[in-house]
Amino acid sequence: MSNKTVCQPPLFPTRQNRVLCFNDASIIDFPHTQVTQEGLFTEPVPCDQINTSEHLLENNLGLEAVSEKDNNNDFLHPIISNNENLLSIISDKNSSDTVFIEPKINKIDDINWDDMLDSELFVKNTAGGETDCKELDEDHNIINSTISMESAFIPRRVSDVGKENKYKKKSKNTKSNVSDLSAKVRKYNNNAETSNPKVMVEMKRTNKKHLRKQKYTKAVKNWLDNVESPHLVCANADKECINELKTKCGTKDDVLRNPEPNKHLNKMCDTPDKEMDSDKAQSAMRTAKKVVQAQLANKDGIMKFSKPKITDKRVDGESVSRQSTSKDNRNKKINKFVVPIKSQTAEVVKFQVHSVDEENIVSYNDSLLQAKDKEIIAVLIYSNGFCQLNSHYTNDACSPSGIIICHNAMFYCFQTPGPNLKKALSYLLKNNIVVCYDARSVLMYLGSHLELDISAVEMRDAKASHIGATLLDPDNPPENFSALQRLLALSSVSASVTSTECSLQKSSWYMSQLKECWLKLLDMLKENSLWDVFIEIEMKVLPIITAMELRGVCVDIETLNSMEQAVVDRLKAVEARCHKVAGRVFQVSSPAQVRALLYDELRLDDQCNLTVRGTVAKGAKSTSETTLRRLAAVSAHELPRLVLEYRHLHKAHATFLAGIAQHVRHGVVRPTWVQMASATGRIAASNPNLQAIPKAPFSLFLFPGADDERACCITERACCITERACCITERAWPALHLRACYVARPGRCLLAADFRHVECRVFAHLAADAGLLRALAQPGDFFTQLTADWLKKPESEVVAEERERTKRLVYASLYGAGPRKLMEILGVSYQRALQVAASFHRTFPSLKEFGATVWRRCVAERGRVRSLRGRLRVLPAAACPASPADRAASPADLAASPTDLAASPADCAQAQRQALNFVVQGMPRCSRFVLRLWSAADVCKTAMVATARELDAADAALVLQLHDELVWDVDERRLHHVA
DNA sequence: ACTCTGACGCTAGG
DNA sequence: CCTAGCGTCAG
Repeated sequence: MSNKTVCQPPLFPTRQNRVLCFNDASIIDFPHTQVTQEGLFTEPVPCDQINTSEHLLENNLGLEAVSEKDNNNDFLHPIISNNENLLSIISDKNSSDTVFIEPKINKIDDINWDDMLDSELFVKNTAGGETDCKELDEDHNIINSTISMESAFIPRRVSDVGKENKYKKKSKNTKSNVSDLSAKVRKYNNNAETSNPKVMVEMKRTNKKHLRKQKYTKAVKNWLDNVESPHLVCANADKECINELKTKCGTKDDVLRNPEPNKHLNKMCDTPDKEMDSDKAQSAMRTAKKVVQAQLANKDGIMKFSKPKITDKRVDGESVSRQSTSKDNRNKKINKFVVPIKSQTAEVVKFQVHSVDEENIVSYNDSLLQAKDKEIIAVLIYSNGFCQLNSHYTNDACSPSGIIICHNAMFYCFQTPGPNLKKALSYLLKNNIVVCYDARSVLMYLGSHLELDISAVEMRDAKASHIGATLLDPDNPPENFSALQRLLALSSVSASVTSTECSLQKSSWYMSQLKECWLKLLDMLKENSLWDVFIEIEMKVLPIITAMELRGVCVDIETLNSMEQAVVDRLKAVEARCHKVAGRVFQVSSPAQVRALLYDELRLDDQCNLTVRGTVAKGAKSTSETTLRRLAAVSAHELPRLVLEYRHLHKAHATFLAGIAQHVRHGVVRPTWVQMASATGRIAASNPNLQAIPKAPFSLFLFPGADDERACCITERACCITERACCITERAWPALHLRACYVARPGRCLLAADFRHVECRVFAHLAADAGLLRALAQPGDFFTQLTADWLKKPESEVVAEERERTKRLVYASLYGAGPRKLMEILGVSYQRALQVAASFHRTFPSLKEFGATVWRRCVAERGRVRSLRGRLRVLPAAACPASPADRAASPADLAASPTDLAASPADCAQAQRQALNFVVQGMPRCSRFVLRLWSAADVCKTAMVATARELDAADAALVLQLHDELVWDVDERRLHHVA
């Protein structure tokens, strides 16, 4: 019973007469399908209701579907397969009366693309879905074998206009040949009207244009990247090609080879053919390839034969291909498009899955409620039947449809939210330790769909394996679940056992895997002493962030719009002026054009005797801000200034105004917060990136005098952390305050607290640099202070530009930029950069020293950097043989071995900087008296955690995290209390 | 003719 | 150093 080949059972608990099809990048569940000897007949489905194709790819099913556009609506139609054997099987199962498919082809153009992949199909349904797959197996078997034998794809182009007759003929032929020809376009038959007039009409209407979804290419590419390509497919798309192949290869040219050696069913017949085919076909293919490629490429971008990456080592969790490499290579050489079908062997594994719903929940109450303080596993399942753990699981485009909880080897599936369910769920989650794979999504689901209260209270402890894994090796976080398994060296992965089982069964299987993973992960975390970070920081931050994401930030659209208006006006004016000054029209936003203009036409650089640096990649003359500034200063020409201004405005408009506006829904922006975005543990935001909104007021006109003043500041000092809380106040716009459009909810007010320049502080303390510390200790602007210090001027004389320079310099040294980078940043020559750096280092001597220390320590630990809080980062470049040597008493007190005859110097230098950066950004250690000083990222995260509880009580909701600034949404009346 | 992609350039934040 | 974004341009 085990190890039998099974065709896919239904992915969803399906009703009778549903058909799953796939189109470019999606699978579609067509309801109300009728199946007859002639084929399938279904109603078109609106495009929104589609799921990703991964599902289908993985499960070896699919009919294709064509999308059509009609009156601005996209509809999808399944493509009928007229493989007769198949159909007969189908129709045996669901005999229904009528259907019509009239596979008629109107235009060749309409159909070209689908020839490339063909499909097979699947079908089915059965009622309960989960409970018994076994019974189905038999049927599936049949289907499967037929399918595979008939070989699913034989791409074939229907070369001429398909008349009905012709088409029929063809299909007849194909049967003998085994190939399955897909009918691309169906026309409905007049006779059919009786059966489903409505549909017919619809189809008629939409029959005109078949629009391709570009997603297709992407999907294919993806697929090629992710899946071992087991199949050989001779691709062709055109008569020429077909003919050629035909003559050369005979009838069998289309044979597809089944991937699985185990697969006894079809292997035998297929393999030999294939062998021959490929040999023969190879040459033909080569010559034909270009043609095909060109055609394909041009036809609507249907598909370009992109070469699959050679992924020999790749072992996909889902499928392990054991194909011989020679064949593999040949396949790859031929560059054929591989049809996304895989057969899988399945082991019959049974899990007890209970579908819990509103009615029957009572019966489970006992077992559910007794769970307490246990580890339960929670995994989301998606609308396409996948769960989070499938190797290519899909975040977007498919929405979570339920959650499975595993407790005591029992699986409970919650799909339909109802009051009782929610209650049970929240009980479960609150009283147990929840293990999940991507906890963020789980929380999001719980928060948004079930409206459970997520924040702090909710999850007692969510151990996102995902995050945990990231901690282990921040530089190469596992992409998906299989990667995680690989990382943890759990061999069970390769078990090709993956289940062609019902989705819930499959998910359950995955969950059991997850459990193992979790245990292993736990060990590894402890082993690497990351456990603390994990539990104390990451896991606590997680719900906070999630809540933050759910809450979003309110945006004042009005001000946003008015600002946008102002900017746009100004932008236009500047642009016009640019053109006028330049004497011709050009695109100011194009660096290339500006470059041509400035350096080639106007020769400003020559005139002014400036040496203009090259750009990083191409060495072309730079038009970056610093360069232009210098140009502007020297040259009388107006252009540099204008360009600068244009860019300024343009950026503001595109990114901060219009860009943000895109994301506003109902007056709220919800950026996606990524907890483990960088190796250093920082939090990043995207869509939009609210962290990058200019802090300084934004001036509409020329260079602003950047002074950042804020209103109502309350300063608060704790240890060495300075918190400054202030309400962001509105600003009117002659000088726009871009942050002004973020407002609190009605009746509330935004409260911001920021540790000023955490990273600098951290760094200063680490390096114990007197100069820096002094500057930090003083009130007032840090950088100004610093600059004054450095240049030995009174503070009042420091100009904005100098301040800016210091700032960059500080950051640069902070993160260990080399002279090269420095010169890039400062926009000066290499020599000059060296000088500057030297002078800077002279003023603040300990910076460099500290860098060296860190590096030594890093080397000593064989490439691992660790901060006090325990975060770890592995830098292979530093792991080179190092001889034990002197102990350098760093603040860290660790032994260090300075000898590094490492890999390439470049690598080393790189690693060196990264190490430094990591320690500062990530979590530096500071064994001074200071209690709370970890690294910037952790300070921040810790602060979030620390404040979360109290502030929650005070009804303050965290809205933003801007690296070193936290913003809450607070009830006005309690503002002072909170502050 | 049209669309998509990926490399490159620039700049906001820290 | 690293995050994020937007934009151009060539293939």
